[in-house]
Amino acid sequence: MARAGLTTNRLTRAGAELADEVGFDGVTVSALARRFDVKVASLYSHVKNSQDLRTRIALLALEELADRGAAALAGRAGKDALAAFANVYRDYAREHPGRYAAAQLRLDPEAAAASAGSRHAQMTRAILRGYDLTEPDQTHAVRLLGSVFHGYVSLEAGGAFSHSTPGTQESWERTLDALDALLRNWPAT
Amino acid sequence: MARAGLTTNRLTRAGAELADEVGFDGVTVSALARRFDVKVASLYSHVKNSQDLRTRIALLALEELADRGAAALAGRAGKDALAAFANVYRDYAREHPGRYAAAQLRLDPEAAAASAGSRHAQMTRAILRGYDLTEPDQTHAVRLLGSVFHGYVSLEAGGAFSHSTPGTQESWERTLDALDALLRNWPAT
DNA sequence: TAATTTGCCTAAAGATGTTAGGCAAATGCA
DNA sequence: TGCATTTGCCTAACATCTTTAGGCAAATTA
Repeated sequence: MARAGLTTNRLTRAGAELADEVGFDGVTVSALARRFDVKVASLYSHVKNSQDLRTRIALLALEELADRGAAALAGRAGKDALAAFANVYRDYAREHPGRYAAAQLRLDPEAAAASAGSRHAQMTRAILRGYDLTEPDQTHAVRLLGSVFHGYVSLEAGGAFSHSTPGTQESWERTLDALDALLRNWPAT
Repeated sequence: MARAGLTTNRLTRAGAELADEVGFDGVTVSALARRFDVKVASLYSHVKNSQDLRTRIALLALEELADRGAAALAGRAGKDALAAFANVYRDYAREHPGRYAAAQLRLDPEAAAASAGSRHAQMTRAILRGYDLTEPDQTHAVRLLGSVFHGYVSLEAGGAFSHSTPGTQESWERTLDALDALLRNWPAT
């Protein structure tokens, strides 16, 4: 009987594609086996269990997102950097809703520490070099930016903004303007 | 055989409690039946299916959140109103993580329109009456506030801020200060 | 080519979701 | 009060998904 050529990596990548097509909740060992035209039990040689598979997809998404963020930041500073980074975030979520949902998976502390999650925080800090913030305000600002990016993108994905005017693109741009203004005029304690 | 006294409402409320205990993903028709010491099929007289149950929990959470928000806003204006509303949001998410997760459930358009979701938008608009914003900036600001609240609360719940200093309470307070400053100095287009 | 490893398979069992149809308790009406 | 109807929970059955154990054949190594 011919072999299907399963691999942990191939399963993870296919799982990510599946997530984008049917949603992260639809990523199931069974569905993935179907996609490879293979019996379900066969996947268990390459992936510990369903949770393991989902965690791998989450880590993949975090890596991809961090890579794109790093590319966007290269050679940019100030508001230019802020906007480029933010757009990467939003575009990724729109292009890859399932992966983006996966990236929100709560990881156990060890996995979280080893993940690309900390690269994000580092990059956000790098953006703030273009503004005049010192600790602890810098950390507060990192958290605020993360909150806005994630919050906006996930509300938008959930359709929260879709039934009112003006369009979400306009609000997004004005939100970035507002963040830039805020970072330039960060209130004293 | 004695009857258990099942009701759509009782199931919904018990489902909300269950969500807070084991997470919204753990809310299952089976688990709920166990909690009432009743056979699974019995629930299907009161709830269409699993999705219906989850939707009802989501609507309950949205109502509760809106009620608390309205209570917090009564008699307040300006930054006071902003902070009170925001704190309600965050406190609710911390006290009721499962319900909060439920409130994030994507509803079909009809359900969404009938939900308390729009009350939130209205209340956020009310907060902005304490600041000097006109349309379309008011809508942009509503969306920004929603993004920050939801983003901060869900990142915090996911543990994103938990392994670094300063504490999340401090960042939260400074975030509210920053939002207040931003709304008072909203950048011109 | 023979020995070993590896990859996918069959089989089986447990959990959840869902539907159909039945019996008994609660309710309404003469 | 007695009977008819409705309602509430049940049993039975089936589909889907997860996971483990053990087997056979293909690929790899010697």
